[in-house]
Amino acid sequence: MTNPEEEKVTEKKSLNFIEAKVEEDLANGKNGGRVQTRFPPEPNGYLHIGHAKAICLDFGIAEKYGGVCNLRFDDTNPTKENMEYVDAIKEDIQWLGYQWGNEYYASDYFPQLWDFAIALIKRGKAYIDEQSSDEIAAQKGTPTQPGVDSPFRNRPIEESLDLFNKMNSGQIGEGKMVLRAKIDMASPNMHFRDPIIYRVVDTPHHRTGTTWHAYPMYDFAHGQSDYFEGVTHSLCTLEFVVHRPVYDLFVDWLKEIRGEGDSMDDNRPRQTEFNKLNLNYILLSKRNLLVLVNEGLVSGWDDPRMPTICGFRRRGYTPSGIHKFIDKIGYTTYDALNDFALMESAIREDLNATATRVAAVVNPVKLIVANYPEGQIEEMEAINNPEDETAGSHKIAFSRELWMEKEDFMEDAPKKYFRMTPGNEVRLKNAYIVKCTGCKKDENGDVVEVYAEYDPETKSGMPGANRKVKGTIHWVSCVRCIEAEVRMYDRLWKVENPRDELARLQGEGKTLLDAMKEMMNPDSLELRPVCYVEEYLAAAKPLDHFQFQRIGYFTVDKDSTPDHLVFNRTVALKDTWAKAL
RNA sequence: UGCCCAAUGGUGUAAUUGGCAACACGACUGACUCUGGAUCAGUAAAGUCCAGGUUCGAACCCUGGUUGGGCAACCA
Repeated sequence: MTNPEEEKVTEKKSLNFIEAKVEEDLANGKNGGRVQTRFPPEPNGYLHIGHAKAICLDFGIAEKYGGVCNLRFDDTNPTKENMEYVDAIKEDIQWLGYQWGNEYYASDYFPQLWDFAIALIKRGKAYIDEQSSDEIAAQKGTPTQPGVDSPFRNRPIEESLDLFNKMNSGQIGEGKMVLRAKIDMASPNMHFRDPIIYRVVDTPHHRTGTTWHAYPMYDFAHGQSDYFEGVTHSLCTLEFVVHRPVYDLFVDWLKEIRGEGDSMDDNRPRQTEFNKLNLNYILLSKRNLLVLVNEGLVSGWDDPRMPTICGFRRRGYTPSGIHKFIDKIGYTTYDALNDFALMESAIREDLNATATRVAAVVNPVKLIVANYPEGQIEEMEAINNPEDETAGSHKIAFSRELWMEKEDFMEDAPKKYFRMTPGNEVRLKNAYIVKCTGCKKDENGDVVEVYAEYDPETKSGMPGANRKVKGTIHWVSCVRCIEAEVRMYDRLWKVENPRDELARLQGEGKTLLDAMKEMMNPDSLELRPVCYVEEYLAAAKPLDHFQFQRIGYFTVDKDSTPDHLVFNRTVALKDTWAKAL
């Protein structure tokens, strides 16, 4: 018997506006009660966290309502696209945990789109314009001023037909002529002012080679592709709102020409727009990310500071952490700027539940337990994850000489400092309680060794260990540890809103590159070439996740080898002590 | 001098569709802790952009404004 109160709580969670719309469409029997979505990336770059938001929606809606989500590459511009991107996109979607139904390409529809264009020309709804792009732009008017008709607008149909064929045969140079839909040059919607629907591109296409020279534009490909595939809900971001009337018009024309219904029936895809992701301290524009990579400001698309899916993966972010984040921010029609702290909290929440706890010293100083027998080694038990009893434990070696963090010793400590300071007792995690007796400094006054004495009765697990001490610090054995490189990553940009700041700096006359250099956080990467980690990590493989106790979450980098371990900091632990300072 | 869209604590998202403005992140207390993490308990923080209107009742509907975003690529 379930408690009715409990049931109420579980069904409480509200639908986002898109889910509500889908349910309404379903209730009204639209598209025969079917739900089909698509994720339509252009293969011209790597996917970033903004795409992850779209992916979660496209695949999530299909999953929730028993439909399918297909992957469709919107590959209508061969000058920017290639197969490297196609493969990377597929890898990233799968890593996020989704599997598409079919793999489609807009380029597969070039023949149907061509036929559609021919049909429009024959009906006097499209014409070849031979003006330059400047002339066309000038005639288009502005948002506040109507456009004027092209002198070619009413040329004979036969002429347009002939020239359209020539456009596609390689006889017409790029930019010499275009095919335009004849709609309304005075429309308040700029996209209705006789939009260009085909242009000449001589760059070979990554899939169709040199078969075509005339390529459809986005507006002439997207809605039609959706229609060919049977998409019911075409979800995209808010900047496409103004394209929706064009989308609908072309689908209407297509249906009519093919004799497959009219604008009034329900057998058609519908576009719905949601807010795209904006995150503070993050820059998502593909163009800008490309500059970062090409100019060597980062190590590549998968640099752990990049907001790309592959960058986040290498940084140590997890698919489930990303899902938690996407769930938290939601889908609306408000252009929000999300706080990156929400992203980090989602990642911490996920990693806290799953990451194995280990000891690692990232800023080492030697700790000598003076009264511990020289040469003696003890195997201590270390719990793998206090949040998960089934995670078990592993062994960690204890010895007379240990590595500890420099920050965990202070000669003159403030009152609330619960770590190593002369005369103070501290617990060495999983081992003994020790009392700090002093330190040794070099000629510069820097601490080079810390001294302590242990209480043999206080070994973890023994009755004497129950004594209360305020602080616990981590350590690794000098004789039984592994040297490792640790890369401490932080935010790439020092400004909260890099997009606006970039525009501002460029407005001052700075080049894009200079503006970027000025905005970059000099501490975005701090290399710690010599750190010490416990031996347990010898077997760690790339993308394994760990919590370095008291420091943060780390993953093994792809550069890591058994002889030279490399760890990336995913995100630091919350540090209320640092805040108190 | 256009068209379209939006506006709810610091941030984001809700509000049974016209009925006590709630949740998360963040912040701050305190408890607990062999991680200054986690966990637990609690506090502060919006009266819903503004002005009118409809209504017994408005965050929600209407009118007018304000502010912000989008639209003038042979990009998607």
